[in-house]
Amino acid sequence: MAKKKEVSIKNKTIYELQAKICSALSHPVRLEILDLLFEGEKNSTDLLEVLDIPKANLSQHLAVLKDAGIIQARKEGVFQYVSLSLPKIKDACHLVRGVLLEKMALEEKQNMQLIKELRAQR
Amino acid sequence: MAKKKEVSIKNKTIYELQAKICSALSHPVRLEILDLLFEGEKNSTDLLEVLDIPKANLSQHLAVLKDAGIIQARKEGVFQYVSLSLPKIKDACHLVRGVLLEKMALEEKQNMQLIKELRAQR
DNA sequence: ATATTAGTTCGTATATTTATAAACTAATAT
DNA sequence: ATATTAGTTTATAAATATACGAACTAATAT
Repeated sequence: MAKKKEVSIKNKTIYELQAKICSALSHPVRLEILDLLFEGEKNSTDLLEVLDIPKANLSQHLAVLKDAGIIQARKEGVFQYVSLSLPKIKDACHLVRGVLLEKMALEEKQNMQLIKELRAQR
Repeated sequence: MAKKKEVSIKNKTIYELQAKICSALSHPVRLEILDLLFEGEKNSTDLLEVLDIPKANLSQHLAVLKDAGIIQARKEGVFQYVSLSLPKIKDACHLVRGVLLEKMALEEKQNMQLIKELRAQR
């Protein structure tokens, strides 16, 4: 009883921190930015060339990633170079991609089953 | 040139699907639910005993997880038993936890450095 | 038939996120 | 000094997410 409460208080904040990292990963543009950063350091101009969004928007998305502590920025003259600050994020993103693949495989299987049943009904 | 656009279109939807999974993981209560489900199948009553939230709220959170395809529900009499439908989500969550640890270690290191510098200034 | 229990849906208020244009700051070049 | 370029901030509108009580549905028990 007492023990349960203890653990729950301690874990509450961990879940919040973990949720915050997930939130930062919850936008397609930010995932694309990260994919680009997995290749190495990039500046905003590099990113804007690939991402089809206005610069103000990119700035906001980078701010979200910085705020979550996932990326860091280095200023060089007029340019800002951004890079990962938590390398493990790469593995995490790839594993989420793996979950997606697992999901798609499952859906495929279920669709097949459905087709089979429909065929049997005729 | 042409190639770039092609890839970008194909990946756009993948990033969206991936972002949707991350969104489902972006709330502390849902992360706690998943942690409970890692132990095995649970019904809502089990979950409500641990989570300190109203049942309507739990229902909504479960709906988000179901919608993302992460959990599935089995009805038995009055009870609904929920369980993971994508087992890999466990690894993904643990890896995100790993990112969090990496972040905390980094912050610790930076704080240490800061303290050292402040000491040197005296 | 009625009451009870498990869970969902609805209505509503509030907060957060996002997109975009416009104004801004700072560094560099002329 | 002025213009240009990179990037941020601000203001605003729109969309999405969340919380939670109340009303609801469905299964079970009496």
